[in-house]
Amino acid sequence: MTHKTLYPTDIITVLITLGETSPQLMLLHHDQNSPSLEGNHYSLQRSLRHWVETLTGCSIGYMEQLYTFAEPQKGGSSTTTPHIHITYLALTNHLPLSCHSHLYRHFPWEDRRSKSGNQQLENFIARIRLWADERTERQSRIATAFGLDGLPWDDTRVLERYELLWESGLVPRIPNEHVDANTPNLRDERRLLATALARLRTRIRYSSAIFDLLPPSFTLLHLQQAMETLSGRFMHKPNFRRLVLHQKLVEETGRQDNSAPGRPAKLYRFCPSAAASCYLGAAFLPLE
Amino acid sequence: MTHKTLYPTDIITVLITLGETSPQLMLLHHDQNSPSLEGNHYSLQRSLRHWVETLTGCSIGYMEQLYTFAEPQKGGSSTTTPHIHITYLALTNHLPLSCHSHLYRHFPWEDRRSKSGNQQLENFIARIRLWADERTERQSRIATAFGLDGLPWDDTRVLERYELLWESGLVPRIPNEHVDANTPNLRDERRLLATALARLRTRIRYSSAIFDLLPPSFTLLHLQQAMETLSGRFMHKPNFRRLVLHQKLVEETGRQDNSAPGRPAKLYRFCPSAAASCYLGAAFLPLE
DNA sequence: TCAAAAGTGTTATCCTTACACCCATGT
DNA sequence: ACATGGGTGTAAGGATAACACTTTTGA
Repeated sequence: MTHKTLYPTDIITVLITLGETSPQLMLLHHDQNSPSLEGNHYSLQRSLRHWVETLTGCSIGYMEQLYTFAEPQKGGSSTTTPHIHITYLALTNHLPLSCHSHLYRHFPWEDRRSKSGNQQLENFIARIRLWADERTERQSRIATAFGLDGLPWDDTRVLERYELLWESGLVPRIPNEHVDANTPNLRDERRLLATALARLRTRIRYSSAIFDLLPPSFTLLHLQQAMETLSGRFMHKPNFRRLVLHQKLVEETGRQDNSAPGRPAKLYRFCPSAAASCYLGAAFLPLE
Repeated sequence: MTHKTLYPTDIITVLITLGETSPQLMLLHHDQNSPSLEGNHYSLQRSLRHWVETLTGCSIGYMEQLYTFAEPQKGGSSTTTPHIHITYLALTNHLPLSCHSHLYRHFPWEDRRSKSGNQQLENFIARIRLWADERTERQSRIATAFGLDGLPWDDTRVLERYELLWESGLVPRIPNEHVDANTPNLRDERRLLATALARLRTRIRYSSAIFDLLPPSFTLLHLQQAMETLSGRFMHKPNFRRLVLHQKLVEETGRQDNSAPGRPAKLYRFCPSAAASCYLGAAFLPLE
């Protein structure tokens, strides 16, 4: 109890917003700028939220801690004091800044809607099976991660897939392009992004987090496309409508959206009262 | 980038094992004893696992990070350097040491199997409704947390329930008894335990983590009772059997268990090959 | 013979999926 | 007229929940 071990600690926020066809992200790095590391778990998150909001000018909705990891410091060569990184996920429906990047650029195979993503995935599966060879432990990991041998594709297994591709050498360990140059050296930045996407995909299935990525009023197709963009899968429109309406998750605003061609769609707004039992994990269309 | 912020950091492990009618737990505190804080996320977990195993003499199965929080240091009065606590959950099927405590002693209302637990819960619900008064935001939080107004009881909402009881003053902020005296001052130790129980309950529903709390061979009733102990709810025996057997989660060992009265039960062993799609979140009996 | 626990069969109900179809608006 | 997207009905299939019942052991 006499001598205390001290570690350099920072907080990394993965800030997510919705792009046209891909989620967009921004990495924010907090080290010694603002004095927010005080209080308990909640106030740590609360002060971080405030810091991010003032820094970026956005308003953060859903927020959640991701995980904490230690990394040997790169700068110093002899004394390898580990750095502690605490990571958070944060969602916003509007980001005034422009230096963000498309999430599926880092994981093209996670977007099962696009032809190219599916092709790259097929390519990976063929090659990783060679890597698995006859080792049954690898084979079963691959089967569950990629939804083979009768098992279903699970969009939330982003991290398992990334780790398999990483272990087998199919994706490079140090990617060519980092998210942005301001972020300090993270040995495996994509691992953090994979964790963020995985968490995000599970959250939008079983909570109302998706509404924090949408503007206050939206059509049911907007909502559906947001779900599709994040899950990387297409959904069945009639069934999705019922899924949402039967849970009374939204209510009509009375206004319409005439910007799209075709019949104008009703504009809805989110109903927080029904958020507790929100479930949007059905109505996905089959793959292939 | 010049001046680095340094924080005292430690790791707390919530080690869980199965008791007769309650899960048992032990808190392990790592600060400056062994040099395990090196490498990335995985090796941090791996070295922690090794440290806990050698310290306690048990063999850890499932392990997972819980969350990280900052707490103002108690010892010093003027300079309030925050402490960083990284917390982990770990499961074992056998703990040679004896200084552990019953989990439901800290949360009697989470055990819906016992008469006394249900009574205490009813008592709390009546009193917290008075605290909620007419504030609809509190009322809806209470309804989802405690399964009122037509909403179902969700055994995984341990933390929501604890926080409501804490906010309303129905459970004391500083409990009379800590888990054990060796653990340093945690301002809200039960918050950590609530998080651990919540995580554990979600994990046993959607993964094969429950088998890491059981001996290598067990009867289906043992398995059922383990699920019941952790979820705090009774299950429907015939339906639970089918749930397990249809997924081919277990295979017969060929041996029998003659220790219990009545017809001897077959002994089974866990089948890791079917673990990927494990689901044990059904077959619960209704409450009340 | 009875108690205690292991097991099996079957049905009602609900949720998810899938398919077919009609409605409203702009060009 | 027709393309585009909005919106409704309904039936098949599967999973869950509930009930009734038989089997095997020890006392």
